[in-house]
Amino acid sequence: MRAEPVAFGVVTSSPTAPSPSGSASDPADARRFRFAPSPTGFFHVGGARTALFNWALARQSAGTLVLRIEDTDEARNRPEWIDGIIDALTWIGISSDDPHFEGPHFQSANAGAHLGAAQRLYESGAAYYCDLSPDEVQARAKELGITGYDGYSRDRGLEPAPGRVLRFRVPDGETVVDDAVRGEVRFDNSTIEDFVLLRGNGTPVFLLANVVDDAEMGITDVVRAEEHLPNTPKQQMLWEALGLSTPRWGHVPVLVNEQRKKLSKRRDQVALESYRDDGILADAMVNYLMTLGWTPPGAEEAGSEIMGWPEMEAAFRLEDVNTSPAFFDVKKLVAFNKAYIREMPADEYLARASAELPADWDRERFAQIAPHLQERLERFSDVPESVDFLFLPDGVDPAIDEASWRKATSPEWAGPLLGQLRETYADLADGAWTADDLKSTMERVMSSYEEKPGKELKLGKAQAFCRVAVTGRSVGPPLFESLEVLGREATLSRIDRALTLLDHSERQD
RNA sequence: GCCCCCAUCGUCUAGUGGCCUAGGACACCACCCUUUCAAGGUGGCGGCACGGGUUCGAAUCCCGUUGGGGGUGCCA
Repeated sequence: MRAEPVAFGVVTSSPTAPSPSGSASDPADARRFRFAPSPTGFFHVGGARTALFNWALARQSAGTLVLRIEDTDEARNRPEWIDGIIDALTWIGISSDDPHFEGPHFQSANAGAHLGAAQRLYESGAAYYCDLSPDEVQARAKELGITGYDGYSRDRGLEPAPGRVLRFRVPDGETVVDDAVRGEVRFDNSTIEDFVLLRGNGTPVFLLANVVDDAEMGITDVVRAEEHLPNTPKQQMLWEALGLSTPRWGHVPVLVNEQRKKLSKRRDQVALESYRDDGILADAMVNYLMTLGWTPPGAEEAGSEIMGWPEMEAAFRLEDVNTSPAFFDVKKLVAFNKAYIREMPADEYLARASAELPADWDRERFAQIAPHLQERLERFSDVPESVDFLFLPDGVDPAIDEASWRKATSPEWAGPLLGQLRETYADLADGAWTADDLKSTMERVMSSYEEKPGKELKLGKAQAFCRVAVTGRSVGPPLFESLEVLGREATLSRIDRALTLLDHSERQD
């Protein structure tokens, strides 16, 4: 049946369904999955989820995930894109070095087999040639009041010739697709036109190439996105016409945007690489992607969906995948990412965070403040802006956020308190410029103020103006730790600037 | 148009006829804690699209309607 025996991978089984008996370690149970992206300039997050599902299933059965590049459309694909696909897969933990991984294989390299299969189909009468051009097909359809191709050349006995397409003779009856995710899906064959197998220039189309490759590679399970479901009866008929038993199908729901439309390159952030560049952790992305359409068992009892890959890999079942489209929610992704950042070992976190810094920023200085950033960080790309006030050139003051300034300076005591704090800080011994001392000094100073008559002033309010004066903002890392890192000189000069500014604005009022 | 799929809080989901007064997570709100923010704690808001069946009993099964999505290429 196959042009060449299967000679790659750890599996020696035929493309027919494996025996249902045997233990998990029995090679007969090892199943072969495939991931077949079309080469584009980026790696789609939806594709990443599909790949992950396949990966979990392949490893569960001690089987294989085959990467196949669908590059038959020569007009649009570039060799360098392949590296991007491999990199992206590696990033989400699907490493090409893993024994369960195989590939990449190139569909274009198998053109001979595609043609051979087409020839067999033609010889057996399962396919026939047709000389109608696309325009002619359309004109006929219009004339007949139907859509698509009407089978015009079915019995004309045309020989192969340039410009003629090979079409599949769709048999009467019904095609039932047995899908692991959604059960039986029935298609009336009369609604399926005699589709093209070979183009007028003799090249095979995706439908044929896909089936031939899957068969040759011994693929036992085809798990892909729902958009392929309408193709499936056609492919199933092809498997059958070729005398092969069909693989186990599984169509997982598509990922959609807030408009409930399939994620599109134009409108949505769909490139996996872009999330990586934004400082989303691979583990967080993997975890989040897996929860789209599937809930790890035990998540409810644990009160958390945060779960490591090994656990998810072991628990994943296609039968449990939801059937409706899932919205790719960046907010939830970021929440997962935050949780993962928080859990990182300190040294690993520091290395990753430091990588985000501009080249001329002092790494040692950053290391002092970094621990205070860890549990606040949403994504690593936010690192520089969170601590930029510590890395300004000498004499340059941070830009002051208007709203923060207004709020911090509104109490009458704000100016006087900061003025007194400035003098006290100036007198602090060199060895006392530490977060603890800076804090207790503040507490001493503020004790002679009241928030309102009769109402005690709390540290949270008292520190507000100082924070804005020194960092320019009302939010950020803990204040006294920041001051310690900043140093006395810069702290005092920034406070002086703020006091001057306040003086000016008050005189204008 | 035709074919196919889908329908539980804003979002992701649990739920496979009685355990459902529908559970969890993210988001949001409030309070507590607190050195701002974050984290943590407590609480709150919020959903079975609609209409018919079947059944003693329906979020769960069936039919229909409505709504959404996918496909309908000599793209993949």
